[in-house]
Amino acid sequence: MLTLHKLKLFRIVYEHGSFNRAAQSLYLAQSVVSQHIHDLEAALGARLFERTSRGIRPTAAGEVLYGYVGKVQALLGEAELAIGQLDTQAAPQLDVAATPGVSVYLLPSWLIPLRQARPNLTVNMQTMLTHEVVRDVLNGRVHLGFLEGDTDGLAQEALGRVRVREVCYRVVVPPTHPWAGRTSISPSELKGQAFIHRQPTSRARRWLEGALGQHGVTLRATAELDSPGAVKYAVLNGMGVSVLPDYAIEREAERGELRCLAIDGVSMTRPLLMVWDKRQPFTLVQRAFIGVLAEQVPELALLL
Amino acid sequence: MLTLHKLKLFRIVYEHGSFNRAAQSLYLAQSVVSQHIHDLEAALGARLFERTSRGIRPTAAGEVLYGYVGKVQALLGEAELAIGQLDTQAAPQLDVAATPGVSVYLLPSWLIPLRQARPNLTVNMQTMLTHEVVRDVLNGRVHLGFLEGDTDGLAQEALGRVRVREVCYRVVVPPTHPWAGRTSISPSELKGQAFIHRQPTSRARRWLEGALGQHGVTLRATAELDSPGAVKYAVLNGMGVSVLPDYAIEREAERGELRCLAIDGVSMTRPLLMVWDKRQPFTLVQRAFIGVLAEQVPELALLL
DNA sequence: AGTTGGTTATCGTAAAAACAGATAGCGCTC
DNA sequence: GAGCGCTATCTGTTTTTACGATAACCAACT
Repeated sequence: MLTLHKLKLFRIVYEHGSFNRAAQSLYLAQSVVSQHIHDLEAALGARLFERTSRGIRPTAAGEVLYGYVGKVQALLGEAELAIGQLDTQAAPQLDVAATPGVSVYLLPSWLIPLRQARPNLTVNMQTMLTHEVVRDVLNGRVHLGFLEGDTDGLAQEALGRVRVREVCYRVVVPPTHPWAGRTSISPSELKGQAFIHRQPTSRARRWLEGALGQHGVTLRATAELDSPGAVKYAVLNGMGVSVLPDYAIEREAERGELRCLAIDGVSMTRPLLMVWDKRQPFTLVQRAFIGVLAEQVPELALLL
Repeated sequence: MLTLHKLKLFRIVYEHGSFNRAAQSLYLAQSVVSQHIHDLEAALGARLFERTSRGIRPTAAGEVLYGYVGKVQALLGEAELAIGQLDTQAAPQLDVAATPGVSVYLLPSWLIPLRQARPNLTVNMQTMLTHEVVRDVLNGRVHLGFLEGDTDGLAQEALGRVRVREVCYRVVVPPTHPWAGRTSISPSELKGQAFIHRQPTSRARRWLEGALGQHGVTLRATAELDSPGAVKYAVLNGMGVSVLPDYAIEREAERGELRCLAIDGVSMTRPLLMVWDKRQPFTLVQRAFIGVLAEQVPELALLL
């Protein structure tokens, strides 16, 4: 049977060029992706991907289908917006919660196209810590939450989640710092540095300490601040060094106001997740927001 | 969740103006239609139909959605055809079976748009009796079957079926017959008439005898012929009267060469069904044919 | 040649969705 | 107010979807 779900999944697979990566990005088992593509191929009577040893390559049929799926999804998105807009009811409201960095550096830019698509929509954003985001999402106090890191201990059964992007953390130093010309350091070199930390209750901090702790490194905190923005300005002002997510330091890195370094042998990425209460279906405003975000993050299209 | 299945169902409901009739036409329980429309309304955040005591009326949101669903279905149909046509494999073949009347009066006209849509397709049609149609469909010897009447004793579990249209049977007499000016007769008036019958193995005949038998009428067979066409020409030539399906006598009725009468108190309609083996998914050529037929019979669109 | 790391395919089982059938409720008409 | 035609809701069954483990495959590197 041809279903929207399978078509959306096909699109994600096409864009990732791999069943495996598509499954990961969707938090699905790889076997499910395999099965659904197989079903699609049976339904259409044509092979959609050629399987090679490293990944896959779309066939001519796959290319054709991809074009049509894009059009279909665009059409359906348009339909939803049109239906939402003709309801001259009370102005809808979307409540979202996000962790400190996301709420400052990423969410605002996502809201701009949303306002264009839904001029009468009011968005209410709150910044809170990871566990508070989860709590408020599951309490129904906010419609969507944004946070970083895996949701390991966090109410797996009720919490819907999807990876919006991968966030890469880097050591940041001011241009006057001795490391300014380098591209990476060893973990142990961090030991003696004056380090600008997040506050101890921050999940980002615990994650960072865990990652470095595996290499026997304990950081010496010069300051403990409660947002990446505050940390960034501390580093800019020469208070010390820190580790910050890529999205927080893009502008300064381009201008040379901050220098970024990797840490040898330490994986410094973690996923940025959108989370919601999967016990309840999406409201229209949630769908509108997801639809807008899906233009930049194709994986999200599968949710609609 | 927004699914293609529900959207197709929505379209059928819209076109029938009734949950109940849509359910009947799709051989679904009414509760299922109700539930799915409800789900759609929840997913879109808008009521799609206003419920009135006699049927339903689409809301503004329903009208908007209907337009989009049509576009989406057209797009997907186009995609399937495009994918099917770019495979430069052997010319595909579609085998269909139909009962005598259908194979002569209805199927050929359905095949014309199919040839336009799929020029390289070869259609193989065989005329056979109802039970043979079912047998060959379930044996996989033909892809689709067409027959009249309910499939009561006929392998319900494996036989997919959908009502293509309702066939209305009428008493037919030549213009020289005493009944020629009338519009209906009573069942008992048929008793003494010279009646042109189908052969005893015909399901249509057994159905007719059963329907009239409930009114205590037994027909006197002047001839037993093995197709509606043969029966028609017998009547045209003054051999007697008969009962024939509407599609077989359209032209002659318009020209006045045959006169049609109802039988008071006797329901003379039965469904024309398309049947297939539902244990196996549709092939591409099956889908192409169904798609063509769906332009005249919207209910079929749900199958794709 | 054997091993490792990457991929997709397939299997059995558990959770979720679709469905049928029965029933209730609602607004007409007679 | 009884009957008819319609939609809504409930319960149990069937079908679909998803997971997790495993197999099979290929390339690259010992």
